[in-house]
Amino acid sequence: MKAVTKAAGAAQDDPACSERLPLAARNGPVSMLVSRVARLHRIAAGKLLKGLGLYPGQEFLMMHLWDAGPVRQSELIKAVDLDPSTVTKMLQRLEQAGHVRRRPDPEDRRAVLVESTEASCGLLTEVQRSWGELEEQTLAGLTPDERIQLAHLLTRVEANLCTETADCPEVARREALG
Amino acid sequence: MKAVTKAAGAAQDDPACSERLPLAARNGPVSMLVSRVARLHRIAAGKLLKGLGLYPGQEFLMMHLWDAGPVRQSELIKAVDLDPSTVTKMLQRLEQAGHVRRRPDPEDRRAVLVESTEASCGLLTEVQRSWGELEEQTLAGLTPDERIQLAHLLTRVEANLCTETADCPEVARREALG
DNA sequence: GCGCATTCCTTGGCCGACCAAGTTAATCTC
DNA sequence: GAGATTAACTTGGTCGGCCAAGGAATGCGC
Repeated sequence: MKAVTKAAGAAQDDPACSERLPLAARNGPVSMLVSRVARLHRIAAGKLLKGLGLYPGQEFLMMHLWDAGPVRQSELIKAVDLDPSTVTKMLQRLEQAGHVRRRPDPEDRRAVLVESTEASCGLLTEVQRSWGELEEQTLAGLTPDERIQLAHLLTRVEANLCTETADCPEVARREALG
Repeated sequence: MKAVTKAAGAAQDDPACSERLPLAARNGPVSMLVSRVARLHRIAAGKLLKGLGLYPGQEFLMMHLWDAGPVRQSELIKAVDLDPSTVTKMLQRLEQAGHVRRRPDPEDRRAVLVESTEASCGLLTEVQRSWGELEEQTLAGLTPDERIQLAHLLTRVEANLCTETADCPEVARREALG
């Protein structure tokens, strides 16, 4: 049922016709595909972001700050789910670049509040634009249906990888409901 | 034709129901998904590989060496499509770890030949196993049909990102034929 | 043969990401 | 309230990546 095997011609038995795949990766053609797509996607994002004075990865931090306003660093860390030390260093650089401001939390002298600067508000719209451009570049030639399919499949893959990593609040919650 | 909209219930108009997505990423829900899946997949791979004494990324280098035997470093660089300096440093560490041997090419005194050591042959089977495990973990719960679908969609996405990056020989060739 | 461009690799620097260990402040316990 | 525990960063180190710049050998033009 709902067989969509994309006509015939290139599809073999295993997913992702294993055309000249390393022997050691024959057991995981889709994983190979995921790795390559991941790298290309990150590179593409990096290129778009470089023009805006952002390094790849910093976008996610800024996105959360734009959404949430002034926020405890600890909460930011939970939100982006990165190592605390990683966030510390990224924030130091973002602060030096003028995209972010940090000040001690008056209510808890160990904590620090982080917020995006007014100067970075221009960045928001540009990041928004770049992100849309990246999306179209990624999905070019795919029909709306195929895009939805892809999104669904990736969501399930994400859930799979999350439950194993056991470290992904949003997906865990999503799982519990489904 | 071939509408597979996965019944109804959760799907909205845009791909990847934009549940609590950062405002700045509303234009690119699938890109967001790709980023997250990429990170989780890399983490999962890293965990499996750590037990084998490999750092994430080194697998691809080793895979090519296992396949191709002694090889010029320049060819290895082309094969994995990484920065030459990255490969140099990775090889220095892999050599120090005993996974790889390097010697000057007698036919070209600037070049260096690289090969996997005999000791690393045990690694091959373990990497193969880990890679299969990762694949199953990634694709758990997906039917064979869905796996094929996903593989096809990712292949097209890869092609999209490649042509823009203009730096992906295999896909370029694949494109020319299709 | 000589000079110049090309190829091949290395070094240094930077950033994202991790881990391990440490510091300071809040909190919990008795 | 003193002492132990926990929470919130920070620092230092390591790796995978990139870029820029450099040194060394090869190849080409003439």
